[in-house]
Amino acid sequence: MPRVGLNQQTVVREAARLADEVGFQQLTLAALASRLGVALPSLYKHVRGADALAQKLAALATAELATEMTTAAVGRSGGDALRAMADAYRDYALRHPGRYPATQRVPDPADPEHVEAGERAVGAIFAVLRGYGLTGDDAVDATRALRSALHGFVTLEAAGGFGLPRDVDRSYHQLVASMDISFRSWPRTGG
Amino acid sequence: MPRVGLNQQTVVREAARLADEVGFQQLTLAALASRLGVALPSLYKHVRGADALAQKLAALATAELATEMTTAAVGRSGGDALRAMADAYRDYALRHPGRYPATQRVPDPADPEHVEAGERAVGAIFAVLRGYGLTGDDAVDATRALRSALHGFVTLEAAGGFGLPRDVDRSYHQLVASMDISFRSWPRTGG
DNA sequence: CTTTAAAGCTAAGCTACTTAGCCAACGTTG
DNA sequence: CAACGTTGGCTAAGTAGCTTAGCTTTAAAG
Repeated sequence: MPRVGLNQQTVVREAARLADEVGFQQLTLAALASRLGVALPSLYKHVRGADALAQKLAALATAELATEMTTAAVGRSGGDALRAMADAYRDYALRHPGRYPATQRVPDPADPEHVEAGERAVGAIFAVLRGYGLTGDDAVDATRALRSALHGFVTLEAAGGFGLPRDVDRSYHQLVASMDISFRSWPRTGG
Repeated sequence: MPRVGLNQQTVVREAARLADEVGFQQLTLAALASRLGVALPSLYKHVRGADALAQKLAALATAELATEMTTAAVGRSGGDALRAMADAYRDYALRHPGRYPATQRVPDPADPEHVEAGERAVGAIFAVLRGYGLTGDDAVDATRALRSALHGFVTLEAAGGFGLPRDVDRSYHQLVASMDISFRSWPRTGG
């Protein structure tokens, strides 16, 4: 039995590719093993099991998403930064339909890279909101609002939840424009 | 073997209760059968299988949610209606953590009750937005925005995605207040 | 060359879903 | 009230997926 030469990184990366092809829910250890050319139990030499694989995939996807969000906002501010970041967010979800759902897993405190990736993603949003003068409790509320809007939209879109023929790109831009208006006149609490 | 006297409705209703207790993902035919006091394969006399059960549960939950949204908005308009409906939406998701995820399934065209329930839910949002003077393409965009915001928020909340200590109720109210502002100054397209 | 850690394997068992086919309870009808 | 047919229950058996145990062989290190 010649060795294939796997390690945790190769396994997780291939899982990410496979998930994008077949969907996050359809990502199975059997399919992954066959794709990597090994028997299923061999995967256990590299990941603790199906749940641990999902967690590592979450860490990978969250890191990628955080990077794309940060990159998009660099050198911009205000509505410009908001639009660029929102577009990057949705682009990532559309380009990586299998990885995106993984990013919703709450970071595992035992995985520093995962925690750091989550902080980077939230931090990117925080930075954009600072450009609107939002800080403290207001920034927390606004961050939750923005995350909710973006996540909700791409989730509904991916689920096929937008039945009507109206152009989805346009609806997304309108949503982002409305968030821009909201942030400029955010109902302040003085936090 | 004395008969238990099940039918599709009893099975689906019990599935809904069970889902709220253990979670939508943990809803299993085995657990449901044991709860109903029958052997697992007996369920197949009432539902076509696990996927069909999930679909029927989706129809039930969507109908319940649509009713609560509609009821909440009755006799109100504008921001008043928006707040009442949004509160009803989140209340439902919090009271029924197992049913709520089921509502995200796109209605089965072969199930008229499911289709009708979906139309009622979207119609309820449409009606509220008409109070803001939003119609046509603007109403479609605004409906998608509102659905995205509400769905995204309750989904992130249920997933434990809001790590910071800031009060979640308050964040939700701020989100709804910001949507109110958005709808009043919606970036019109003239649709 | 020997030794050893680790990467692969097979075998076996678990849970969950599904299908097939049997039997008994119940409602209907003569 | 007896016979009958429908149907709701059952057991048995097969599939897919995850996991553990324990063996073998590769390949690197001494």
